[in-house]
Amino acid sequence: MKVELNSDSPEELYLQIASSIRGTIASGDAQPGAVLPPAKALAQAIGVNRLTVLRAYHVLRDEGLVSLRRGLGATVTTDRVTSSARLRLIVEGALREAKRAGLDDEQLFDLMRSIRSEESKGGE
Amino acid sequence: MKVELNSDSPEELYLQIASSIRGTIASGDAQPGAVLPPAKALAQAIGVNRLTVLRAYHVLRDEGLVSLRRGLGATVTTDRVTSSARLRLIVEGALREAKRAGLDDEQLFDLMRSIRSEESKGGE
DNA sequence: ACCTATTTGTCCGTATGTATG
DNA sequence: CCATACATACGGACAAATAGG
Repeated sequence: MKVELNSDSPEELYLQIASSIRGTIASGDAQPGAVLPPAKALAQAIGVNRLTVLRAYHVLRDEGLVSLRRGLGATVTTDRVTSSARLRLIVEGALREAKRAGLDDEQLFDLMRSIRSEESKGGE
Repeated sequence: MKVELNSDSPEELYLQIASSIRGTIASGDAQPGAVLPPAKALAQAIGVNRLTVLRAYHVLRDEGLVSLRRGLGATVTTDRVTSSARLRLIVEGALREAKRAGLDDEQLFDLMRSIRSEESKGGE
């Protein structure tokens, strides 16, 4: 579970963590059913408090992307959400992220267009 | 952190404080990553209100010299990075996810537009 | 059934910057 | 420039749920 924090960014730590994991899910690196690291372990790995990681997990749980259970840990939701619904959750999260990052919606669209053109060049 | 104030100067207090700290950074006395004193402590040390020190910190933050974080304090910025990398990762992932879900890129754009219009209706 | 370990859930207090007057 | 209320982050402590010895 790769989570990178930007200490210079004004974005809150727990939102940075949530965004990073959301990206991991969006990229397919963490597929439905995948087990996320315990809050304590991830917190130590990235140098934050356990509650800060837990708070990030709660954000993703409220978005429907992650399931939390005592004694079991955090997992990426599976059958609770259809794949199209999951995509919508991810896109909504990205839009929120863009807004917080100060990006206009149009700028986000431009970013997507540029990525799309790069991928079509690369072949994929 | 040595900060000297001149009460007779017409320059505002918070600008005097900012200039002093800027000099500390410029001289290398406070290197990137260095932790600046909490506003409360510095304020007591030099005999001004806590918010006056914070205003000075804000000036330096706007200049890109200082990073401020709630609950953690003020530090000298390490690297001025374009931190849209994480957002880009999310968008790339959303595009891949859309492909898996059988959506065309255009359909994904439409989805984003519909979400955007819903949010603008909802009133944020 | 018991105990231990793990992990999330929740609360307290403390420290810090943020936002609104 | 100051006062007040608020949100984030940390640290500690303990409860609750789960799994395994």
